[in-house]
Amino acid sequence: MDVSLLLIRPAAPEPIYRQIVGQLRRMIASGQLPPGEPLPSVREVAGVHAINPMTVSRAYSLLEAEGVLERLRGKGMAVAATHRRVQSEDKRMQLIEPHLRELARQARELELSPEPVLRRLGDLLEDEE
Amino acid sequence: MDVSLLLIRPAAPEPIYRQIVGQLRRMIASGQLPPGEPLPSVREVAGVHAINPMTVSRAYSLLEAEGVLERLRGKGMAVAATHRRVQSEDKRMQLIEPHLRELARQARELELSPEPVLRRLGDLLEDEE
Amino acid sequence: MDVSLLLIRPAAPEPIYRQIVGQLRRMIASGQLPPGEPLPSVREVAGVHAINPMTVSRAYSLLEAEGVLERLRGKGMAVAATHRRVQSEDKRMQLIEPHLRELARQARELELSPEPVLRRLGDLLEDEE
Amino acid sequence: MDVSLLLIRPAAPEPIYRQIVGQLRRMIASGQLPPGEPLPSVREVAGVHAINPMTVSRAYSLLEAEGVLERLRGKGMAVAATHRRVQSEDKRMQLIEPHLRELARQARELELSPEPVLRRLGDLLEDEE
DNA sequence: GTGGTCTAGACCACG
DNA sequence: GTGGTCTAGACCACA
Repeated sequence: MDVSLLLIRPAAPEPIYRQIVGQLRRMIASGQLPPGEPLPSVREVAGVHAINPMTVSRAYSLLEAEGVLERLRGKGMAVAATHRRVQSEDKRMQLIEPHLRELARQARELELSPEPVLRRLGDLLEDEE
Repeated sequence: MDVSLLLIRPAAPEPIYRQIVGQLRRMIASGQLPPGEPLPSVREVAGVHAINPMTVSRAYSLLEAEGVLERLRGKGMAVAATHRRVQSEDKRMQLIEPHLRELARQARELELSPEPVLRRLGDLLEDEE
Repeated sequence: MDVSLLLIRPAAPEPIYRQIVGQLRRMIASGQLPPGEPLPSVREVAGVHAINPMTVSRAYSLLEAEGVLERLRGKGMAVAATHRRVQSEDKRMQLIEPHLRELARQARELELSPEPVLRRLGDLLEDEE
Repeated sequence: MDVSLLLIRPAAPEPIYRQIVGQLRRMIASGQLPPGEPLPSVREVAGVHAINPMTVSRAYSLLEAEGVLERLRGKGMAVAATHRRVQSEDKRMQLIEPHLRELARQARELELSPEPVLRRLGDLLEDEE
């Protein structure tokens, strides 16, 4: 996997290690990163994005505890061989369901009509695709 | 304004005071809470939702500093008389733009196609309306 | 929960944070620590056992990710309210099954007869009970 | 000695070289591998179990330093001729004593009663014997 | 008061 | 080379 695929925003409210966890988890669920795929080393990620190795390590450890990654001793981390891509699009959608609900709530509080919201999201979804 | 309109989720990742700030800000921007509308007292909100009064107070203070609320001596807080509803729907949409972008990013990482995402969001937007 | 219940052995091969994770997980599974039971603060554990607060924090975080602990913001950690004691002794036994299998393997390699092994373990199990 | 007697679990928490050291040490202490018994070559072990030759070599070196193995020039490693089987079962039991104590501790933390634990271990000890 | 995050750096274990 | 562990310490966010 290419290090530059990771997008780190140090200023974002979401902690860095969680940004990494979230991105990797989604890219693995979608199959973009297949089982066995080696991950960039802690030091490489840290170096490229100018963050502390421990921050990266923390993200990797959490995903390992989750069973999404596995450690190949002395050789680094890789997508767990036992891990299976989440086939069904419905199941992958569940990962963003809370996000969708929150968005709907806020739109309602703002008394936005559905059309412009859907139109804008549609545009964003088409971008870069 | 009715206290029960506030939805507090103590276990949510978003801090409680920010939940309050966000909700009030949106309900005021949309005009659901008109200028002059009195807000429930800190003690009432804290009592009903079983949270710390300081947390409520903090939210109110932030909105006061923002100019959205004003303190009526001896009568508590109210929506600022000078405050005007954000008329244009486009401008209100800007409040959820970052949310939309983040959602689009995650959908891309999950390799979700636009249709089901839009369909699901559409359903949620219709609900309870 | 009393801090002194935790037994930390800094020299053991098992990392400190894992010792904490293991002990708490077992005491919670057995119901010794009931749902809602508050845990000693990170700083307290660290102070009493002369270890770094982050080491304790790491253990707590892992158990939180596992759903065994929950964070009460500003108030510390507690056994998750949703957590249920593992009722069946059989299920709790599964937590030491790998340990038992490893022990059996080693005993076989050492050509130990079952009796003395069982007798010794029996003695140890009676102790302090 | 037959290579296939070695059981290597690369994913186990115990490092590979220590798995080898432990197994050989126990099989030699019990007399399963008598003095003079030749060991499979580093390359053979590494090839069969698909592990790094250095890992095997490291294990052999440790046991050589311990005096349990000896290097026969040009002929590889063998169980040290001077090595004597640990006759007394009590002495061999000492090799698993820490393991037994740890097991007892965990059983206590899980509030397991002695009977089922002993019964299960008894079953495992009978297996394959 | 609580825990969370991140950094810097040292040292170890493994292959 | 890899990741793991731990420390020390700073700073922040929350209640």
